[in-house]
Amino acid sequence: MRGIDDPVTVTRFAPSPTGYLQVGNGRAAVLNALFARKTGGRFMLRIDDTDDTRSTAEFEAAILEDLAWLGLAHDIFARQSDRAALYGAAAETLKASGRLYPAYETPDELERRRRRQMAAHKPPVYDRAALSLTAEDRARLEAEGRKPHWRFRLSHAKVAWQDAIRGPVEIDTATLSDPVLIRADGRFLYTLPSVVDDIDFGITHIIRGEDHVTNTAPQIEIFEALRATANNGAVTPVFAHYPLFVMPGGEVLSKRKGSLSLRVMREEGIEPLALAAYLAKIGTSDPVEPRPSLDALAADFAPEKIARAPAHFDAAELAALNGRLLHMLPYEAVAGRIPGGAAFWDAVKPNLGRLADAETWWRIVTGPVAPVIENPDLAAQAAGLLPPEPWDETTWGALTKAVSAATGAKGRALFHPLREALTGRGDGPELKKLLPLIGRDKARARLCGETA
RNA sequence: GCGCCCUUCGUCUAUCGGUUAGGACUCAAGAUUUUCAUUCUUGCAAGAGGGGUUCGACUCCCCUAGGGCGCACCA
Repeated sequence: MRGIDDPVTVTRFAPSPTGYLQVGNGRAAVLNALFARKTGGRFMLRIDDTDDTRSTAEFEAAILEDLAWLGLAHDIFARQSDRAALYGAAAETLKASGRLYPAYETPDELERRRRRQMAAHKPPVYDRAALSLTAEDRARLEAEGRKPHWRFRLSHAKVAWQDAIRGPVEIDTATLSDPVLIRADGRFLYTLPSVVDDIDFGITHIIRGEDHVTNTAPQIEIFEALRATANNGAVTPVFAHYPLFVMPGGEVLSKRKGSLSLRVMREEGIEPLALAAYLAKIGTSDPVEPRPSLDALAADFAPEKIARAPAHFDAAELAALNGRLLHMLPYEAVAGRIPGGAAFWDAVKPNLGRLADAETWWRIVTGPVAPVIENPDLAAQAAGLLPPEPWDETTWGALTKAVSAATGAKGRALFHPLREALTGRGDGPELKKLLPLIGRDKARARLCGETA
């Protein structure tokens, strides 16, 4: 398959289909996709469904849907439940080289040991008791009906790597428990399939949350063990670990899952490009600002720009960014998603926080609108002064000048009543742009206090 | 409990021993819109606390406080 000589970058996003994608998952997807895009590489979507008790096809479909909405098309797809044979083969090579060994403690026993160690002010590290089991011991345990789980024997040396975000990192594997790779029921845990797939698909860069920092040391050792025993050209990827998000109040993100899922953002009218920009920019040295495309975001992206302190995810800031993105979008970017044409978009976009709000303004343009008559005399004067159509952007100026001359009203006293009569509200887009869209008939009726 | 990481304007951050500590968002003021929004300009505003090292510390070291992460037969 792939080898050291292949320079193309390959990144991956590897969610578990055990729930809806959250903003934290979204950031992992965005950063990996942007890095691949920037470097002209490929972006892989890997469904990590090794836990078949929690993974569902529905969540997998939802992940695909959310990613498509975000605009992050993948170039490579794999599902771990389809690849068990590969993991089995890798496990066999590790067993043959003595790096994978059977252990027979029950989860309860292990839990008790951990508690005891912590009570004794010591780190809860597995004591490797299973390593000293003789063949007879194992035969006896299995005769009792015990099934082994399998642990990877760590080197107990220091593992170091140059993290693209954190700089040099060193972890002493002697302070870690030998990770369980295979459950007693034979199912694989996340660690081995992940490394096997990273090798198989030639993943060159792994950008993920800092909750994986400690995991990285065992994973690097597994990479190296598989390279040594399988001679398959395994290349250890570049790792980049970013700090996790925290909520403005300091709460951990996962505690408020529902309100922070990508689909809730979508339902609330957040533009995918706004979310992508927010996820790509917060916690970095770049200003948090909208960009016109994923390509523009990709061009900006660099792992070194990501800070080492946790970033605050603020839904209000995202909503504001959404508005600013809308304000810069040309009509072509929203054609088909809004009613009306380019002139309508041009008129209303400065007033939008969400694209769906365009509907509100479209109803105000097309009616029926119940006018708010604050100053009946002024409104009546205006109705009488409406020029004949055709109307354009100069019509409003001519009308207000004439009304001002006739009534003596000016400034807010002039504009506010007219706006309320014409649109039924006190705020809104520039009337010089809105008035031609409303048209003479409706404008006249509304100024006369009629719903139109 | 043990280990690792972090702490600069209200928020996100720049600075990598010598700066008037810079930018973005928010906020405020002014301009434009004879109104609101938009847009433009200007402004307010910061090195957690305490010790060191140094001619000089936001920057290096130690302690304290606060925060994040890890220590699963989850991923």
